[in-house]
Amino acid sequence: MASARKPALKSSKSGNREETQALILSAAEQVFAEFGYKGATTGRIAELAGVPKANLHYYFKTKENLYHQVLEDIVNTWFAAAAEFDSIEDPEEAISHYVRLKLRLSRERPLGSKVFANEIIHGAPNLIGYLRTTLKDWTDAKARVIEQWIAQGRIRPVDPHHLLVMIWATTQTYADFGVQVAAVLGKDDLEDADFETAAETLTRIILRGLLAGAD
Amino acid sequence: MASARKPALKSSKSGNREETQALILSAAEQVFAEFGYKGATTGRIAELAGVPKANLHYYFKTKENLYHQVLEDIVNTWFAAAAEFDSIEDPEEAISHYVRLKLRLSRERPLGSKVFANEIIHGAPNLIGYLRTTLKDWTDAKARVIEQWIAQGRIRPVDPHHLLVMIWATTQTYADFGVQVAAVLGKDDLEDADFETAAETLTRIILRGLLAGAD
DNA sequence: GTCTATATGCTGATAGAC
DNA sequence: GTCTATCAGCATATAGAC
Repeated sequence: MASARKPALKSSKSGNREETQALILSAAEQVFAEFGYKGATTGRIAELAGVPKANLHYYFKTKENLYHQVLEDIVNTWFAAAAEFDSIEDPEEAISHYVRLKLRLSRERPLGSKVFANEIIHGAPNLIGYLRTTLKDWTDAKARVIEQWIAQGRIRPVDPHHLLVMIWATTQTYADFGVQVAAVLGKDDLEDADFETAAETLTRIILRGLLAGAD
Repeated sequence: MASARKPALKSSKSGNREETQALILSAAEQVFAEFGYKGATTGRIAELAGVPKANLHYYFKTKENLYHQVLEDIVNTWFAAAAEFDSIEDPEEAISHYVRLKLRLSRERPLGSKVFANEIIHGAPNLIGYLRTTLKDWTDAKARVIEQWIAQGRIRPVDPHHLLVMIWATTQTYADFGVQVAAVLGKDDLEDADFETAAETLTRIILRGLLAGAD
């Protein structure tokens, strides 16, 4: 989105720039997730990325810029994934697929989910525009599909927006609140089997709660 | 839990100590919720409470102490409320009651919920012991009740722990992620009517998803 | 492009007068 | 008990040698 880079034909010696940037971004996601925006220090991010602190500022100028980049990466990932939800016609299949997709993202990118959650909890100062435009439009489009299903008698009447909120909350909680879930399950960390049980429990309850004919 | 105070018979002139402490605690909850632990400054908390910063340190000694107090208050409030869930025999009534109770807490004390959420997201460094003991015990006890309901054929078989996680996630999201929910609903803030719709949507889906006989 | 050394500003905490 | 003035430490960001 920002400046157009040079033709990139230098290619002389050391580890290239994109690699270093990716390394810093990954470290930043981890540190922001663990300590929050203010609690994260550029020193710790640089250390984790294995670069001197001055390099981090050379590549990203400010801590705030770096944070924006991390947020943008996460939002893009989620949005790309959400596109998959569009194409499915059958409500049972669509919802089941979406729940499992979101759970997989919670499993595979919990750090990104935590950075996002942190931003929202603190009032979304950097994402409020995105929430009110892109996300709202996507949600409204999905809500219309759900309303069609209801009108066709394929699922019971429920508020479509709150149904979507429900799916977000129940799936993301396995990333954001993973420590708490693990604790009440009596484990140190969540494993693949726990995510499978979660998927089955969630789809079972939500689908049985929605489908008109039952079973 | 800490030290026993003096007999409190001074009662001479200015605004008394408990009042000031409560003022600081309330301000702290708000600032910690909005900015996180590190992002919150004692200066801002003191300003919001209307006391000089030195007074804050006189009453609570350190920022960390103050944070612990805020966390303890929240946990106590939630735990006291959770006791209500115990006594109800009928699964439909018990779950419906618990969902509405949790939603009411999200409505009435969103700031406390946010401080708690923040703590968990960052790995629960100050609450991990509580999660693994008190909360786990409470959850296991509830899970046993749910398993009885299943054994008696009163609700369909689901994983009791994941069901409880589901209820926590879906109700607390209206506090922690209130900004996001409001945004996709096209409003600036959530109102009583939104919480009522949430309660109906959640109980409808969860109860229909659980009850054996349907309808 | 990379890195060491440093400047500048802010925050938690306290000293000490009232 | 209350508050002003201040200190010590730390974090962001940059200057400037390599």
